[in-house]
Amino acid sequence: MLVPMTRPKPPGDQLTLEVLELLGDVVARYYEEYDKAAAEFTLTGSQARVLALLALGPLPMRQLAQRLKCEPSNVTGIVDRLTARGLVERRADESDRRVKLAAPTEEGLRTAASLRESLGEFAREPLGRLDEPSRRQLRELLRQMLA
Amino acid sequence: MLVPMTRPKPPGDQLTLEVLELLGDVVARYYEEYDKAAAEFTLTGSQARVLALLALGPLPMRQLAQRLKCEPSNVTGIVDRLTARGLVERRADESDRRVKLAAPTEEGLRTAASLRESLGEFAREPLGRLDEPSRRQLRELLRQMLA
DNA sequence: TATTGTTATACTCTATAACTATA
DNA sequence: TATAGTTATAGAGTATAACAATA
Repeated sequence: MLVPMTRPKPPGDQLTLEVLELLGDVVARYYEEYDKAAAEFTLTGSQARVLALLALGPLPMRQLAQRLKCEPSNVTGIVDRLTARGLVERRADESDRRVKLAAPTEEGLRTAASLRESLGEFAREPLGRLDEPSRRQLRELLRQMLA
Repeated sequence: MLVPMTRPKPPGDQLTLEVLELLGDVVARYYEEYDKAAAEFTLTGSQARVLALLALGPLPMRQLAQRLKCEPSNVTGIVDRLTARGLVERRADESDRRVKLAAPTEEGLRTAASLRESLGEFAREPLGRLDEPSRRQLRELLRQMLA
């Protein structure tokens, strides 16, 4: 499931509808390219996402779950599958022996890098067509939306 | 799996990172509120999405699949579950007897409306904090991103 | 022959609850 | 007692392939 931003009945004016449509398009295009690249490596979206997160540094299982916004029990399975393929490994945490750190293997790091390379233009560089002033403008508008 | 917009290694500048982070926040907040409202009706996100789509008008199973960007075989199951709960029904298509139209029941329409009502402020009105000139600006920037 | 929808199958993701090992 | 992670279980979404009915 994934992407299409289903909108609740919004105020019916054309401008608002168009903006919401465009926001949905941005998200859809991003996920589409991302999942397509993941599939080339026989990875699911979740697996690719975990690998990308771990490529930035090892994380305790619990924190991984928080990042993914799911229950910790699910992370066990995802990391299991990545481990079975030699892309991720579990390490002990020195300071707290209850904790297990998920960390990418060498091959995991290479795969993460390859996956990034094989991303379509948009997913690799979503703001590529905006110059700096436009990016500032966009930042301001998004901040306002969430305010 | 859902929401957190995992970014590929982007150009490292702070501004770009912030904008991507904000885009991820917008999407996450939207889905969070949407799924929460769906859960109040014991509906999954996909089921709620289908119900919302059908509330706008009946659709052939095939078109429903295209909207959801998944295989038609999956739609069978989703519509089955909504049908089992009396929210959706299948109708024959007059012009082509191969086609089955998925359509909301009376109760389905009521549920769709209630769900919309129970959405959080942001999901119900994502652009609520932007005035018209800001919406135009945002539309222009998003168009440029996708160009 | 091609298309629509379904069925059958298998895998992944998901949450809940119970379990273990540490703290 | 409380916390980190796992296991067990069950439900839902997903794709692929094969099938029936209709075009």
